[in-house]
Amino acid sequence: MKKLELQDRRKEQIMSAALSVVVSKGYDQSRMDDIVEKSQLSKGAIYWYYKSKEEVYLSLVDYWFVQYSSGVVDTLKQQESASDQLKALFDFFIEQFDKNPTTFKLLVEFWRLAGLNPDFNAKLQQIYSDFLEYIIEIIKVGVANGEFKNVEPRITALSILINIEGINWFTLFDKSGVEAHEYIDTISNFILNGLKKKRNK
Amino acid sequence: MKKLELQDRRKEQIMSAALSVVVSKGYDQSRMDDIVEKSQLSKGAIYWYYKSKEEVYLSLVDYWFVQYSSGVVDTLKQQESASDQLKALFDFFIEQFDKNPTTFKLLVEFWRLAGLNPDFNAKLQQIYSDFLEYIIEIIKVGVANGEFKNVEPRITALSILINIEGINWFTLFDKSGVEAHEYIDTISNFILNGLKKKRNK
DNA sequence: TATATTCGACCGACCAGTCGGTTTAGTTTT
DNA sequence: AAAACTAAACCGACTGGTCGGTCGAATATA
Repeated sequence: MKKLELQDRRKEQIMSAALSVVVSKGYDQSRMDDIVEKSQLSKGAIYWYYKSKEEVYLSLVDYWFVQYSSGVVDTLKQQESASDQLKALFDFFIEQFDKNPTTFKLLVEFWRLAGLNPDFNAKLQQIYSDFLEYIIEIIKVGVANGEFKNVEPRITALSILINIEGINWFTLFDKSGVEAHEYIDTISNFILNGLKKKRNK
Repeated sequence: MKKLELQDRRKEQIMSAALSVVVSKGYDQSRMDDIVEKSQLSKGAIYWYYKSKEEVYLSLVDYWFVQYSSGVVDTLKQQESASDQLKALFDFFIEQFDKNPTTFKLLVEFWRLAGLNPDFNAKLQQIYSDFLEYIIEIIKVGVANGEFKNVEPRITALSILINIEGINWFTLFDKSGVEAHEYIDTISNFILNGLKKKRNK
């Protein structure tokens, strides 16, 4: 269907424009006219596809999420053990960070909006709940097969989640003097060593 | 000096008003008229003390920082060992979170502004650099006196910093199903156990 | 002592610009 | 013919900042 293809291309144009605008100016300071300019479309076209500014940026959350995390699941499935899966998880996001730090920058903007606007809130809660459950499952498997100590899966998963999101700090706190890699190496070691059962010699 | 007292009281009025406004609406959506209303002062009074909206909120960073962290140093000085100091550090911020979660909510707003505005950026970089150096010193002491393994102080300190800031997530991600305390307990155990030298039996 | 003057602190109506969103009138694509 | 646009004028609610003016206490002057 040619029609749908075109519509998808238009939406892609708008989303990608909105993304670059919001990264450089933030939600409130981003203007619909900025999107018009970046997208090479007219204002009428934007409002043809989205009925308001809020709707544009609400859709952007989905767009961003797909770009940001499509592929995690496939990547992790290739791993055997639970601890390898967790390691792969850290690695996946570090790689994402290297490829495209701006995606991480949006995190702050989106969470801030979530704190202010119920629609954004619902969307983010959903995304992060799903993600958390996913990590919880990995940990449960690790605990069940004796790889991990008998930790509380939910808390541990949240610690991992928070530390992954911590990568985001490297887009902000540039005077830290530390590389994102070094940080992730260190913290993932702390966590994984804390999780794993000691081998009996 | 009566004069200075009055000025300080006015600034306090304005800062406290600005704080409550920015927490509920965010920087861009906060109106000078909101501050006027909350502070029980006039617009002229606000502009008598601060020359622009930006200046108000730039000053608010300092105001916030003092509220947020005055007392850490004193609290930590009461601790003997380096690991007790780190534990006290985690505890201090958990307590702050319990007392007043809104202070944490401002974090997101300020870091976002820092990513957008050089003046805010400079201010936050300074605050966090100082704080990081402070944690680094604690770790260096711990390493020097044999309490800790020979870790890289800067990276370790940043991990601690990021995890403390992670408390902030509990003001946002309310569907996590975890309490801030549980999280901090877990992650501080991971980190401290990873840091400490194993006792020889 | 009474009067005039100064000045920091403050008020609030108002203005100039901004920006989401609409509308209109026409064009191209399917 | 309907759908998918373009270009541009326009609306109107909103907002940061301004500015002429007020007020009371302190200070100087007569």
